[in-house]
Amino acid sequence: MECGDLMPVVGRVEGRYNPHRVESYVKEYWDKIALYKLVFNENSKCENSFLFIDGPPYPSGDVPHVGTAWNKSLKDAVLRFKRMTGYRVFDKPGYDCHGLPIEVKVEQKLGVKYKREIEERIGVEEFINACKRLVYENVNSMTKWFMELGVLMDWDNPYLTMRGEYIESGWWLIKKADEMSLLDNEYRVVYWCPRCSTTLAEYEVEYSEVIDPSIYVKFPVKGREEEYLVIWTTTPWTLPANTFVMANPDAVYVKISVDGEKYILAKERLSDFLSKTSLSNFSIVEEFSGRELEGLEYRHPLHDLIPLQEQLSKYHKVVLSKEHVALTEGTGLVHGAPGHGFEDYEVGLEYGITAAASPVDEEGRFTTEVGAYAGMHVREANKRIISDLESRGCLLHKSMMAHRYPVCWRCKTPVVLRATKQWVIRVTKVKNELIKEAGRVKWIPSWAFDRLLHILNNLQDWVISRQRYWGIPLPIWICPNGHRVVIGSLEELLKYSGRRPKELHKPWIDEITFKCPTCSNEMRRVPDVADVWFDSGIAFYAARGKPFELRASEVSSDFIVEGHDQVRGWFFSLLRAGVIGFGVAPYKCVLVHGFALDEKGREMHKSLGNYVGTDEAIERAGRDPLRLWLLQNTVWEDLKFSWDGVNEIRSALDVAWNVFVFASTYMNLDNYDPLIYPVEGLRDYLKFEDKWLLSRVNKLIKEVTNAFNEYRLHEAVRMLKDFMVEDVSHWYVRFARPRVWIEESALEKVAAYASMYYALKKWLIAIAPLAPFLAEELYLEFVKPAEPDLPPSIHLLKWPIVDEDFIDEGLEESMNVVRELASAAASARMSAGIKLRQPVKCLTVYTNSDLVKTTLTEHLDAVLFITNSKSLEVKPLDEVSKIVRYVAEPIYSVIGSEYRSLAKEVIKYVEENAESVAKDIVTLGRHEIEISGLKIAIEPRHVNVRKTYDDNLIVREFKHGVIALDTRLTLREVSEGLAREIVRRIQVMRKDMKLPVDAKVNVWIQMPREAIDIVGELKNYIASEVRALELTLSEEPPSRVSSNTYRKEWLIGEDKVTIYISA
RNA sequence: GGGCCCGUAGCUCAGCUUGGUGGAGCGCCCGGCUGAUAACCGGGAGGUCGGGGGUUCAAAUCCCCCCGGGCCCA
Repeated sequence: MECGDLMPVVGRVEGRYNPHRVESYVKEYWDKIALYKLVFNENSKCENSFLFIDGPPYPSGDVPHVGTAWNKSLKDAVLRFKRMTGYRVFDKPGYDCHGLPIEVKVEQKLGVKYKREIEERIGVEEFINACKRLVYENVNSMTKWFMELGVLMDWDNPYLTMRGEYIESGWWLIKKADEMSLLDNEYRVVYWCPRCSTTLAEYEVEYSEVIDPSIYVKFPVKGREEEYLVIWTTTPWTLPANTFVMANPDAVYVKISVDGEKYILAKERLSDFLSKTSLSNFSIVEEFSGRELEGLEYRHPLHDLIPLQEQLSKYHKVVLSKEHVALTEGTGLVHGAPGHGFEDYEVGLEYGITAAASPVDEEGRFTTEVGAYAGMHVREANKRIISDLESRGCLLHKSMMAHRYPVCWRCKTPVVLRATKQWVIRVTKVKNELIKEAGRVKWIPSWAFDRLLHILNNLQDWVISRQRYWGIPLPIWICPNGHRVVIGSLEELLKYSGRRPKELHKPWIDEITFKCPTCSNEMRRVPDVADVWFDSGIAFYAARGKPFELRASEVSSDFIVEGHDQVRGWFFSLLRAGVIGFGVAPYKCVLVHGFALDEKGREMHKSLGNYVGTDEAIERAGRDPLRLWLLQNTVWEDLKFSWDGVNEIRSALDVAWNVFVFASTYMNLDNYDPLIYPVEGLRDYLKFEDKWLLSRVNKLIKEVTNAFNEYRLHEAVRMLKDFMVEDVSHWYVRFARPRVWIEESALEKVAAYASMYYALKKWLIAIAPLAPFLAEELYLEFVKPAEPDLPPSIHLLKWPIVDEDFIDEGLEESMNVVRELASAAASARMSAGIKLRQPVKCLTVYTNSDLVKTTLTEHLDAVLFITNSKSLEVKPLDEVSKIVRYVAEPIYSVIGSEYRSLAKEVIKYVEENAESVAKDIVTLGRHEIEISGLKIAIEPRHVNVRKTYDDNLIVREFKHGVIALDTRLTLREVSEGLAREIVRRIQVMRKDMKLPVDAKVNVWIQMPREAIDIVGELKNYIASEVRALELTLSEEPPSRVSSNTYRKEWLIGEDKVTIYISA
């Protein structure tokens, strides 16, 4: 090859793969060239846009969980792929800044124990500032880790939900909801932590075992002597607020008579009730359906103790509810207190009962409304209530039971349910639209849609208010007359008030008051902030700027991806916000990913000691291995973290690296220039394995492209890994190795370089979105020096195109045949004890397969090479019968029991005539003999028939037939085998000496006369293989050994061989 | 208690959509190879395909029930 010094050549990759070295170098390099800016500029030119919205992580800590690393790696890989395929991507990352978790962290820092301390001791302003500081700290730290991970997004301009513009965008939607008459203020039953004095969102409640009273109470039926409704409850403290009793209209109820009293309860619950209360003397008086109980009036057993009951007595009737009266526990009659239960409240509404008595204060104490119990903590009041019931003869039974009950996630205090006034968006009014829009989205996997549909079918109104501080202040101003103004932007607020608040957060926003446009009284903002789910729900437009500038056709993002918990979380919030704000689903395609669990499949918790942070994972595994390992997991299934698993990927990358070292070493040595010798120009010189490699790599790119387009990233990773490890390293390199060792610049060698260069480059570009550091390093070291006109980063390249011309299915099938033959031959060699380095004379293939026959005709060289055989014969499959012999072995137990005294002779006969017996059994099914004058038939049950072959043959079956390896070696094969043994040892010595690969040496080989005679003819072969200028074979040691001579003794077979090498 | 997902070799997981003799990698044991070698090749051991029932000539695969883990909800 002619190559001047100035010609660009392929760069040289050296050493071992060290992820940390590669990654820190590449990270610095990206900083130096300002990669994001370059990518951004390149990307801005693209005509097609790809709108992606980052589901904002919650910055409650400073180091992301590995699950978050997975989440961001998925996003990064997709965005990088989209950029490479010519899309202008929207890649603004975000953080979900508001909410109780941040408040709680700040409370801890400031030593706040009760909510009211925030206003009384700390001051809201200071509190908000502390929240903001914490968020910035964590956001900065998390950003650093995402960048460490190589996530290429617009980190200089993330969207933060606490920014003024974002808050305004939230206001816009609330105003929009108001304009659509969806905004309302109503009683809602909420979880309330009496210790923290605050409402709790659903996700802030966890269920744990709590021991509570279990009581049966009788409610006297009005106007009927000694007749009672029997209810059961585990929360006696809710009885003071009892408003009605619920029955199931479809259940059968009974009236029973016990000791002169009559009790009404569900028939299905009767036996349980009787056994619990130990009542036995009873008779069923009447049986009727629940429906007939409707409207039946009763008296509250404690009405004289509780002033509130005065007001509630008008509601004391039986109401019906199919859904909320279960027949699996209790009595089938449920005490209803709308102020203490979601379901009770709902049922009440159905009957037009809007009263939601909830005589419990913020700290969980009874209010004065309940008279006798006022000031008592509700759970402590249980005892008093029970004893009062008992003294009135209204308690049928009491015991204690353990059950699962909601507790506060922070302090584990059992919560109470309180009715409070909350702001809601009546999304139930747009239920059909929500369902219709959700149905237009592509959900991957499809069960994500099923989950959402389940939620939508049981849709509740959206409670958006929280009685806290760190959140989007609700933009609702109210005057004493109850007139309401909902503000949609800062500008609008200025119009009303003429004042600009220092910030849109509490407390500053609350300073803004203005005259009511209707009655001119002063309007003040409601004190509430928005639930944090509202914040992230508007991200699809709020992250992008002013909502009123967006058209409905522009809001729907092309792609989002989050964990499966977000079906009810973010995906659902987004959908509600999308339909309210723009009448559309705010996304077109949703990918769901799994959870990162520990090795045993349990959730990771710092307290369990099984937690793995992104910092530790990067430290121990490296960024690319971590990313690839995360990404190879089936996207939508949970992932079990395993260091072994990460190491496995890491060693696959070792192999990839070694392939580049191998390829680059020889290409560099020969000054291979891919621009002068591209594979397209060498078509006539391509060998079978080259064409195969080119076919494989193009098919790989095709399949990886499809996988990316369908977001099956795990399949892309697995295919790319398998290609490099199985196809390139394990297979192609075996063929290429002797070719690159050729000294002269043969086009046959260049064809191998060109094929490898082509395949490695395509592979590198395709893995760039997945393993960006390694890809960049190898691009800079291997590709860029050869093609200096290429851009400074692999991440500025276009996605590889597929050369359909190179794809050749027939060729690939042929190579599969070669692989099968090689595997069978290797197995045969193994059992014959013939090393692969030792050539064999002849390999015979018995087959009827045209594919095999064609392969053996067209690609004989490849088969001979890979099996190290001197010749090959192909025969029809049935000719195997010529080499096969069958041997029968007697089965003692069967022959013994059948032939008794003759058995000994029969066995002896079979052993002596093993072959003829076997032959008859195989061909005729039986073998007849005569022993002691008796005719005896030996049948299959009497013997085992074993296949054997000629002693000189080792036979193996393979997919398309049988191969036979002739183990007899002639002098020619033996001498070649010996020569290769010697070559190998000299190569090892050269390597020990750390000689350059192309250094010339002088070699002296001292060995026995017979060995010299055997190998003598191949002296020149040995010399050329080991680059020896002089090569001497002798029985004697060299007369003079210089100081730079390396001497080593070897044992080859029986022969002692001493090799001297001087450089 | 409900909805959905997962359960296949010691470990990590393909295979299941569309039924047809259970696979890979890692680890382990034995042997080999060695100029990309902490790599690689061959062989071996290792399985009630979570359990039970059903459909079918035939079930890891389809259906039902149960058990265990996960997510979401009550």
